[in-house]
Amino acid sequence: MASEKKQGGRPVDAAAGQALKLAALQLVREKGYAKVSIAAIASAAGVARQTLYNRWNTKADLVLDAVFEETGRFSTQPPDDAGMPCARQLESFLAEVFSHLTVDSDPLRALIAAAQEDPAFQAAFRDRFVLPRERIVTELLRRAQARGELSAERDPEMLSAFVHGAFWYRLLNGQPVDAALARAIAAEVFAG
Amino acid sequence: MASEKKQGGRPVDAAAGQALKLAALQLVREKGYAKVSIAAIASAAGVARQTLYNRWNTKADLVLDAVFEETGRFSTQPPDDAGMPCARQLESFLAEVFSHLTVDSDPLRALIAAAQEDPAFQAAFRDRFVLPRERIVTELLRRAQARGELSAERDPEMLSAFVHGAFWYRLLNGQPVDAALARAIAAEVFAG
Amino acid sequence: MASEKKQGGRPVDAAAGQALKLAALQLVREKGYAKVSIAAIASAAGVARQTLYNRWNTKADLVLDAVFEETGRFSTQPPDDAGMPCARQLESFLAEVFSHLTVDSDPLRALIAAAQEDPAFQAAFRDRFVLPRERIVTELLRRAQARGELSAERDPEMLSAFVHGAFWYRLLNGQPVDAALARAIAAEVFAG
Amino acid sequence: MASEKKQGGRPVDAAAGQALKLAALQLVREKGYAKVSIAAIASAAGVARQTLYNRWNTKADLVLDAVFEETGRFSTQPPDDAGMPCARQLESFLAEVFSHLTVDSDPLRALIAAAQEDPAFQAAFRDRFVLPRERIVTELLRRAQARGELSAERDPEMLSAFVHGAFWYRLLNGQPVDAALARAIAAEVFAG
DNA sequence: GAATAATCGAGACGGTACGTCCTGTCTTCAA
DNA sequence: TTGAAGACAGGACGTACCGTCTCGATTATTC
Repeated sequence: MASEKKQGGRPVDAAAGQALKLAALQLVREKGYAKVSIAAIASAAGVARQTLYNRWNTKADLVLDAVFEETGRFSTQPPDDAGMPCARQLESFLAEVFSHLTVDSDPLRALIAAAQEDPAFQAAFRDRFVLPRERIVTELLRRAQARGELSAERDPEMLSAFVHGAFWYRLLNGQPVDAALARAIAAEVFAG
Repeated sequence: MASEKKQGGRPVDAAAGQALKLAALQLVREKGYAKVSIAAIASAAGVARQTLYNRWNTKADLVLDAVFEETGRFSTQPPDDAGMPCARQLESFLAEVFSHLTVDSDPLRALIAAAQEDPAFQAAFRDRFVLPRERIVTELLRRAQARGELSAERDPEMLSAFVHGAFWYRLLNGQPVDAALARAIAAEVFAG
Repeated sequence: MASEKKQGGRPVDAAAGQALKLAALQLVREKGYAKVSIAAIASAAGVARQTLYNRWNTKADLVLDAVFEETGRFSTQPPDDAGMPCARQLESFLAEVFSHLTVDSDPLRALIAAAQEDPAFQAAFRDRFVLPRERIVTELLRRAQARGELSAERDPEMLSAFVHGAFWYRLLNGQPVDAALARAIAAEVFAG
Repeated sequence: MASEKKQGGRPVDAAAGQALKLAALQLVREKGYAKVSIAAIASAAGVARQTLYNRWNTKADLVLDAVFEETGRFSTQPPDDAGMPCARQLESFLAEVFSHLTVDSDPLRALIAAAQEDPAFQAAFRDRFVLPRERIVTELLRRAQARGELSAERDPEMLSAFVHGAFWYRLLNGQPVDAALARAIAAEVFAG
């Protein structure tokens, strides 16, 4: 129930797509999202500009893919449930997420910005980045409630919005997003 | 020893600046920030493009001014300290801030986005919009602690980041930012 | 020493070539030579683009073939020598040539234009279209000299250039090329 | 009833237009009309691409102007009426026109070709190049009739079409257009 | 009957050019 | 000196073709 289509035509060159993602990521890290043109990415990838348009509609779509190529595997698995207290689990989850931002904070900020002027991209970004992380925290907080580490009266969804909101708020305001912040957030959530 | 310069030449036309702010605000509300060009704003204001550049460096600067022309007077005064419980004060403050967004949520989102690719504008935006509101909430929470309505162990600054973060998070993710959210935020903050 | 090669492989599909010529002619008549792309012709013919390239190198080559598919049989046989005076023979020959242009004047003008930027095509066009018609007129004028209907001092080749030149000149300048022109040309040639 | 407009704005930079015409002419002579892109002309002129579009709509319009910049002054004045016989006058007029083609035959052929796919350009080309030369020859032939050097029964307009037609016909067929042709045409016209 | 070989439909690919749009600077005239 | 008007350099954008290429499927001839 899967493969969909395969009728004819020259097969898509996976290497070209890969090269584009790599070039995009590297250029964006190097010069900043806004200063990299579509043409520059294609050129750096040694690929025709149209080939880029064949796969992605916008620079944002490409960069979203490119960033996930690297970071997609991480941070989307709920942290280990083992004996560690939930507050500690939350802190280490946040610390790991934040650690990726040492190199990709500009792309991430740019993606959030790009989402503000393109609802389709906003939806894609939400599905692939926002919601998974939101759910992890929500689940973690529910487990904490089940284990009695968090008051049953708290609202896990609102708290999750607090957690990610604080993260976004610092990020988008140019303030540090680091291990210290992870600790402070976790502490405050469980301080209630 | 104040007015600096006044030697001659045609006086600056205050009406031109006003027309620009008005045109900017209207166009941005109508078509969305990204789809309005500087030239379009100047043209709609019946003003030369250079006249705009004489007053603002970027579209973001202009729109920031234009938005504040309308909303600047509101929401920056700490809510009334009167007998009302602090949770209620927080809720009503947030509700008022959110109520302006029925018409200006797109400009606000666009300004946050614009701040991501222009540090100078980010600083201006932070000074004029972000920090004042952040301080109001921080102060309010401190008062709540003083009045015993909030545990002294909580961190008002982190909580303020939670509050505004939740606001930004919902706003930038295309989710409703309304009175219900104001109530939920206030409730959760004081639930601890 | 003739048939060249015949070892194997799928035979060329004659129907495909035919479909291409038909589609080319129809599209060119409909939308004008310049507004028809190679891809559009192949697509209209229900044929792969490469199949077109297998047979013709350029759009001009294809259209040349396509136009001749229809009109090639006509106008290349010297007019009947019978009792008719040569002036009359010339007029009726030209009238017949011109009559085809009611539907194909745009393709013909486009082919002349195409020949200006492709020497190889210019040669092909010259061999298949220009020279045959030039020879017919030259021969006709020689016969007229032999029959005393045209002064022996005239130069048949120059006169033939006058005749076809006047035709091209009107055609390429957007002026009518019709029976009236045929009559006027023939009259002037024999007026000397 | 004259100056039209002059209200404000930066004046058009005449040097830019001049540089564009020069670059266009040189590049076209060097590489051929079809192989020169609009961008290449602008770049060679050291001018922004948009500046070119501000003045001309198409490459053909620009090249038409550029060619006339050089040749417009010549060949549009009727040849001297002095004692010279009209046949001689015609020959020398044609010889002069043809002499310009040693360097500009490709541009001229390209302009004729371009006229085939753009009625507006065809009209401009006709007004500025075709008709003036056609009239010169027509007038010259009328004078010849008045002076009894050409039979009053000949049709000067048809003969003029013969003359220019022969010229175009040779030119567009890649055959030499030189002094010998000028002589042959003049001789044949007056041979009648 | 299997191997070989050319063609076909389909469509991706590297390239080139196009015309449009926008930005920030400049140059003029008029107030 | 400011403002209105608008030209200019520069550069990105998305689109349209072109001619080539790479597939799998098809259809002949040759072994």
